[in-house]
Amino acid sequence: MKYGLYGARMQDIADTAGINKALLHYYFRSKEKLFDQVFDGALSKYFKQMEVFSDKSLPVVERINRYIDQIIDFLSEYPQMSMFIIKEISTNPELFKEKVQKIKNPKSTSLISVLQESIEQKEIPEVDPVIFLMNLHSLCAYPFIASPIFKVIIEKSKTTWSDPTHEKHKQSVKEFVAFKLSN
Amino acid sequence: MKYGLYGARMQDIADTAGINKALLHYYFRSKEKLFDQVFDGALSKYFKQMEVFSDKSLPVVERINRYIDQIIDFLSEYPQMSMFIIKEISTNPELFKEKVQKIKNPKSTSLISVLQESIEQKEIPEVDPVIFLMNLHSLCAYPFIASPIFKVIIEKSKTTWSDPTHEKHKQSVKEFVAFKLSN
DNA sequence: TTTGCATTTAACCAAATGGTTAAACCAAAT
DNA sequence: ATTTGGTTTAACCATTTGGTTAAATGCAAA
Repeated sequence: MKYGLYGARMQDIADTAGINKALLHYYFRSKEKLFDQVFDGALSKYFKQMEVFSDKSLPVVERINRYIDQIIDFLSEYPQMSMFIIKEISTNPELFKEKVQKIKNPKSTSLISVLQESIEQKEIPEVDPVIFLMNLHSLCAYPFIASPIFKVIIEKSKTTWSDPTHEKHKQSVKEFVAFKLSN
Repeated sequence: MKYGLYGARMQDIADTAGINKALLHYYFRSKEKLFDQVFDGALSKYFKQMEVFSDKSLPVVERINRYIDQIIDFLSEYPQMSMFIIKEISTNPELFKEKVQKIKNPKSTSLISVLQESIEQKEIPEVDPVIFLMNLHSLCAYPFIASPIFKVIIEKSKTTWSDPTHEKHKQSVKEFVAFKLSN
């Protein structure tokens, strides 16, 4: 996930795993098949996070707040996940279209349709669902993607900036949601 | 920029440029030197965008709004810029630390110190400068990074979602800034 | 003890890839 | 007409890399 499909070397993967190249091929047959397993696993884990939106017993804002907690915890555990998925898709867009269909289960509701519904029922103000979804994901995911840069920028400043905690991060995203969706 | 240092092939670069491999090497000597020129150019262009913050004749919010317009226009022109820079840095963090020092000119003021100053002068409410900077960049840059995914998600929805325009995007980021920094 | 499977070792192969070179080509300036 | 410098062609090289193979080894269950 760190080096991507092109950058990763089978020998390095074997070394990191503490095995040898022969055994790596014994298990996965080829680099392509290994990549497929890693990529599919990542995609499916990522999509699983969206399932919160389907819980119709909760008000929209609450569902979104839970999603924020969940996805930020998730990305803390796998900081390279977003970058990996996006990078592979943007270098090879065809890859994605096939796989999304398989992964995405039909019973899960998309945030867009949830928002749309809530707007119709006047539960929340009229917001552009696509823009809102985009902003929300931006606030959650980008800090993990750009963290190597932020680290340098922050440590470059002579003053000691308190490393932004995940809790502060969550809080700021939730404030944004409240601002956008409160009546 | 699309395929990155590892993924790009000299032959493909030559083909895309409409020249042959020999001439490509004639100009750039090696893949590493070619990469350096591309990476340095990208980094310097990116940093140049930050110069708006230094214009002390304008109020902070105005400076930030101009930055938003500017960086979103900039990223529309070079959609792969963010991804490229971040990906290369995260695979090879050492690369960055050296180069930032050379690129960054000392007279440019960082947004963090601008915010810090404005807070002290009670021009804007007390916000965490690092969190704010992070959120701002997230909202601006992530949509371009994740656009391959968003395209699929949006086109997957049966309903035709109006492709979010750059103007709408800018508007939503500015609303966020107003929300955070208005007294 | 034997059987079977996971694992290692080490050598090997073919293809891809970065890089080089020498000769030829060509257009514009002299 | 000649020179010059950018450009092409095409062959070539060394290294890297994905992948294979065969034999040996270790090890746990039967």
